[in-house]
Amino acid sequence: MLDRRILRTETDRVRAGIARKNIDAPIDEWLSLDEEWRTVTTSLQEKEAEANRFSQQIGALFAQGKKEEAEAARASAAAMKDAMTSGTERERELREKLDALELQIPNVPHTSVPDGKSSDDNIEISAWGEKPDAAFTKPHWDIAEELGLLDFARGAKIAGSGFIVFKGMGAKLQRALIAYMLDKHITDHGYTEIYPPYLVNRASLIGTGQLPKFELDQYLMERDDLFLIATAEIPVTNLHRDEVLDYFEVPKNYVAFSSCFRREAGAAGKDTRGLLRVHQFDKVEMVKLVAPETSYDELEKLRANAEAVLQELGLHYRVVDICAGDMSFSNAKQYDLEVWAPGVNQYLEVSSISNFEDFQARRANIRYRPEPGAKPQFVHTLNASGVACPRLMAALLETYRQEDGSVAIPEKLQPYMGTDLIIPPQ
RNA sequence: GGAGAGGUCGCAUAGUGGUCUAGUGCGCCGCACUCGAAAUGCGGUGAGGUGUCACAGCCUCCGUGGGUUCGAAUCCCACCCUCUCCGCCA
Repeated sequence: MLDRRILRTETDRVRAGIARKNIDAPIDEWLSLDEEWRTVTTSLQEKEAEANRFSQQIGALFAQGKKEEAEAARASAAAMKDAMTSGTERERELREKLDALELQIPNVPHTSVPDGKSSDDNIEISAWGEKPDAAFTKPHWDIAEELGLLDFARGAKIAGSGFIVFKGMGAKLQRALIAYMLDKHITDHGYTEIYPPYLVNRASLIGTGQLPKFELDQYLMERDDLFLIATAEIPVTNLHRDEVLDYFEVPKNYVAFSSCFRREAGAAGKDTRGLLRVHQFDKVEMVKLVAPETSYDELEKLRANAEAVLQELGLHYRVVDICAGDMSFSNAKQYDLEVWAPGVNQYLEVSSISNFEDFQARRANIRYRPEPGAKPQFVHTLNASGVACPRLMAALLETYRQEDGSVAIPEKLQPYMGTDLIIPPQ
């Protein structure tokens, strides 16, 4: 949600920013309704004030035994209330419409965001490592089949296409990745671990921006009106919804493991093989709530923290500066980390690193006091995957497959795996 | 799921239809007293909106949403949350 005052006074800038994102937003409708709302509200408040004055007199007049005057005041107050009914209704109607419209207006991209229409226009700003020798690699689904790590057919049988069974060393590898990444961010990067609920209410989804526009992308538990989380960002950012944090509590740095559930309603038929696009996957997510003036520095820290994981695992990756047209609804700036998967011969997005500025904080009403006694103001929220497991696993299997079909385990994962090698079953 | 209790200004409490424009205590801030401090006294102490160049002013907020009334923290309805007991259960 954008600041109403900014919508009113910096309309051109907002319009231009949203145009860069290539999203339609009901700005004009909002502006005209807002103008009417302010007119109606102002006159209504004046009438309300007058009616209040009458009402206050009534009690005193009765107490003094001035019955006739009291009755007269009662009639005047009643008449005043009567005269307000249409205004009251209109005010409520306008407020509802404005609230609904505001939730449909996307965030404005930061000035540093490059122009562009689609992922083709994203800009690679750096790369780490090099593409490995691919002599012995294969697509990860073949490797996984050979080594007995994944069972796609049975995942489809028990849940449906896009659900995967991890077994044996495959399940252990996933668990190792999660534990390694959590420990990395907790111990080396100083984040506080959170294990959140997987089901959240509507208010939480509005807070982070999934609702109202993207309801169909979410799994809904209709009986209880709860949604399965698409990312830990949702429950973790909402931890402090409707709170005012003290100056010494900011910044908040959280890291959370969770499974993530996505209907992928708009992506049917895309990347259907293997681990590239599934309905349920595991991810370690970092979330920051910070002072506004620090948020772009924090964004770079977040990026460095996410990159550290890929570096320690020795995986080649590139950093992409996402162009305005390819950004999400809620963010103001976004980098992606794309890891190289030699078996499928493509870069896979394993982390999305975003600064939402105060867009989510406004929706979720997350504020802080910059100093003792100061007025509360909205925090800036950021998050980054640190990182997503299935695609990371795919890159790992494809990068480290040996000539004999085994897969070498990077040193940092060995303590978690209890071995340095996954070998084919006999 | 059933029964009961409860949700009031940072905390604790009072308030059961009309100076409640929410009282009191604690905490916090300022001032006075003091060499300084404590104690004491006095004053202040939330959020959102509208409005204004800026003030002022005005409106709203006592879990949430409706309703009754000229007037609601207070009465009515629905819902949410917390606690206790019972039931069920990993």
